[in-house]
Amino acid sequence: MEKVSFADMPCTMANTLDIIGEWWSLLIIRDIFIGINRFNSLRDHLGIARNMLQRRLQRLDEGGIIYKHPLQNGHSEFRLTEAGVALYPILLSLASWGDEWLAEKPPNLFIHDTCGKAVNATVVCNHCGEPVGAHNITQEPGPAMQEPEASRLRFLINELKTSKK
Amino acid sequence: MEKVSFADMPCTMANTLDIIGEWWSLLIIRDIFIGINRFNSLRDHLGIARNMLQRRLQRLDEGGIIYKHPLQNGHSEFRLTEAGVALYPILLSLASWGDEWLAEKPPNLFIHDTCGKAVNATVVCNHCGEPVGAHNITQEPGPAMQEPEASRLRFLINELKTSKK
DNA sequence: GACTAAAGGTCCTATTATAGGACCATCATA
DNA sequence: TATGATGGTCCTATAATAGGACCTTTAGTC
Repeated sequence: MEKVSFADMPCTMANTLDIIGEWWSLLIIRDIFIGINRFNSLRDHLGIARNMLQRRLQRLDEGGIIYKHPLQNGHSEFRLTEAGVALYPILLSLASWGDEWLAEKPPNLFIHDTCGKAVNATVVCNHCGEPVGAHNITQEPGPAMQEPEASRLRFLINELKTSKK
Repeated sequence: MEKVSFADMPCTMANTLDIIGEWWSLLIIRDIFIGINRFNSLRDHLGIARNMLQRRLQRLDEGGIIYKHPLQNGHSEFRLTEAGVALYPILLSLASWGDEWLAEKPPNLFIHDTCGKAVNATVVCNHCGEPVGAHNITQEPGPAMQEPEASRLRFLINELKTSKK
């Protein structure tokens, strides 16, 4: 009855969620992005329990998202790795979705230095630059999108049951 | 000791995660996107417990992400609302991050109908079309990025303590 | 109509996770 | 030598999860 892990599912999205998909994790990452990177600052800003924060920080460290950087005064701060910094588009797309579909909420402001305007994230194709969405994407089952192991086993059991008759 | 909700945090990203950020939720949404939309199909494909699936589907329904569509045969299937369909960029950016940073894993294939190639999601600014990332975004504290209530209360308590001396 | 199976749930129990408080060691500063 | 900030650990009550048993409705078959 252990909490199910997504680490072994043949789907990179599930594998990603296995690292950053726990309750609090993405909010911790967001806070580190905005410069809140000391243990107690995170605790105070998020209102998270100390042991929870501890566990999440450790998991994100193991997952290669953050690392603990020692300071001169003997304390330490948490910093994003290259992989952690690369999570930014995910945070942006989450915020943009909320800004659009949770309308009563005031929007966050992400100012794009390049053009000076408040960004509303748009996801485009890296090849042609055209927007991508559910309507123009065909998802191929492919090597990574197959059934998870448990499902395959369940299918086999069912086959056996059927053939037994 | 109730599980902390992100619904009242003044941050649309947190509010979004409050709806879709629970364990299993985004995988269920992914499955509905690829056409797995019956209760038992989801159960079999994900290997999730029936009562868990039930609770997640209900939460996503309440959150306006999916709805239950009755079929002619008396059964029903789960479909994405407009807001649910709009989550696709989030799934794409999660998958793309995993494809890039969890290198040993085989990538998913998302074929972009517009250009016929396998998409690697890029997040751009809706104004200027230039890519956005942690390096070129300035996050303004703004109305939505302030401290959550608990933090403000903790601050007030601290003020009182300090002034008492 | 009786039987069977599929579909879609609910309910129960053991285990795990979470929240929140108490406690603790280290270092810096007054 | 106090005092407090920092960054933890440990304990306990409550909540969530996993997984199985069971149940009702519908469909199809004999």
